[in-house]
Amino acid sequence: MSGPKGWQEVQDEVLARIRDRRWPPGSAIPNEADLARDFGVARATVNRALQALAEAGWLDRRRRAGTRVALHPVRRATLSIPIIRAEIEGAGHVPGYRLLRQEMAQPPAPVAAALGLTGPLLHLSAVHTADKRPFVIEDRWVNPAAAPGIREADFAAQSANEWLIVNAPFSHGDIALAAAPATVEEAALLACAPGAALFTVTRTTWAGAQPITWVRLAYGPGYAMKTAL
Amino acid sequence: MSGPKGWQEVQDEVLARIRDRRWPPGSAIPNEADLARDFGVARATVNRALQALAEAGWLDRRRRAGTRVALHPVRRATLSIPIIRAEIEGAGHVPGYRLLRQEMAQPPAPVAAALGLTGPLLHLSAVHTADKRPFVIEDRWVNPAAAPGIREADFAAQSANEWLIVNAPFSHGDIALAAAPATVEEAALLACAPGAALFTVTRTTWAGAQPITWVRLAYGPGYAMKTAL
DNA sequence: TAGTGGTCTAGACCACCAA
DNA sequence: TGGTGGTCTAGACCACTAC
Repeated sequence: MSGPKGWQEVQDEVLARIRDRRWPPGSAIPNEADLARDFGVARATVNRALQALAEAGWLDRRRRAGTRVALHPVRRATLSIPIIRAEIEGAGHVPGYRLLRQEMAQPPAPVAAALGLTGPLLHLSAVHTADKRPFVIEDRWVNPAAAPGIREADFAAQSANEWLIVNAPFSHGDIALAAAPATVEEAALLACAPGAALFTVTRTTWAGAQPITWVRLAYGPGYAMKTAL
Repeated sequence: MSGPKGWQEVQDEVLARIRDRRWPPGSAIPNEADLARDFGVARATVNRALQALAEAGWLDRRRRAGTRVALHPVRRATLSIPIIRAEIEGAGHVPGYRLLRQEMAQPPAPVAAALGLTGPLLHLSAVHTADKRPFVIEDRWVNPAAAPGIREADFAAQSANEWLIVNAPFSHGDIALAAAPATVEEAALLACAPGAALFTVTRTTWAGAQPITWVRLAYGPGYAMKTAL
């Protein structure tokens, strides 16, 4: 009767009991002290395992109320948000980059609203290529006040994507994934038909309370963002 | 000089030092024992904080080599994969559901390949509605061997989505997010124009080595999957 | 081989909150 | 108010790996 030894093994054992319904959804499981005794490990080890399972959505834990198996195991998928160049290289292609626009301009209303700013912003557009073929369009508005030195930066060589990661790290942001028809301009840049279904990623990022940038990435037809569950 | 007290405070302090470049990207930070002394906490507390930061992508940790600030803070976004009905309710709408198809059939080659199965599978199609308006099309193939009882299940009332969550939990899977033009059939079901850009989610799930189901969700125009960074 | 992070232990105290 | 999870501590041993 050798029980689990480390917290990973405790986690595996608990997960097994959830999966095979010995601990069905909604039921309470023994408290940490009892589990520790049953498994022959310290309570801290059980705690570590159960916290990890709670973070992964398998368990609901509340002081005094105890630990219960989650009713609807809410599965989460984690998307990594890589640098575009790294994403292209990771797929085994040769990354390229072409700057289309770099100028101060008045942002359209939705962008201004998302950032909560009214004045003119730095507008950047670029196409990233994979093996010389268009891969994704980057349309970006940057708050110059949040990115000192950006007006002197040369975006013909380095993409704004990379410049900002190094020079203006963000603390938080939001992201929206959607599908949109290609505009005439986008179709020309991506070598596809106008109206073609494009996968889009729209991000807004802040450093504390200060908005940094709004960016919309429009990927060429056939692109899919993949991850594990 | 009261330093951080708990592991969350230690984490905040370390994050602050990374953000303001006292510990720039790529640099090594002091080892756990030293930090514990500086902060006036136990080494386990520092360990807890640094592990959390490493999991979030801020730090790279290796035995013997020490802890370094990540060169490119790979940001991750976690998408929750809710039950469709819960997603609609969460948005403040009244969920509805209409079954279109429920029959054994031979899956198309891509589906058979994704699941690694050759025989006939249970094919289910349905439309989920929000406030009576079409919201998403669910096109699903289920391996009956992995879902005992599914042939007797009544999917006119309960969606396959929910039946499977309760009756055939999966251990792992993969997911792909993409954009696709609406087929004529999809356009009719979603009340949009053929060729309209649809946001699609394609999932394949397994229980151990046994494939359970392949499902493709095609969301109506205007849908966006949102999350925080 | 020595230094680092990874983990476990036994004990303790505290915050929370259902009963 | 008592039981639960959340956390901290001091110490210890181990696994890994750069040197």
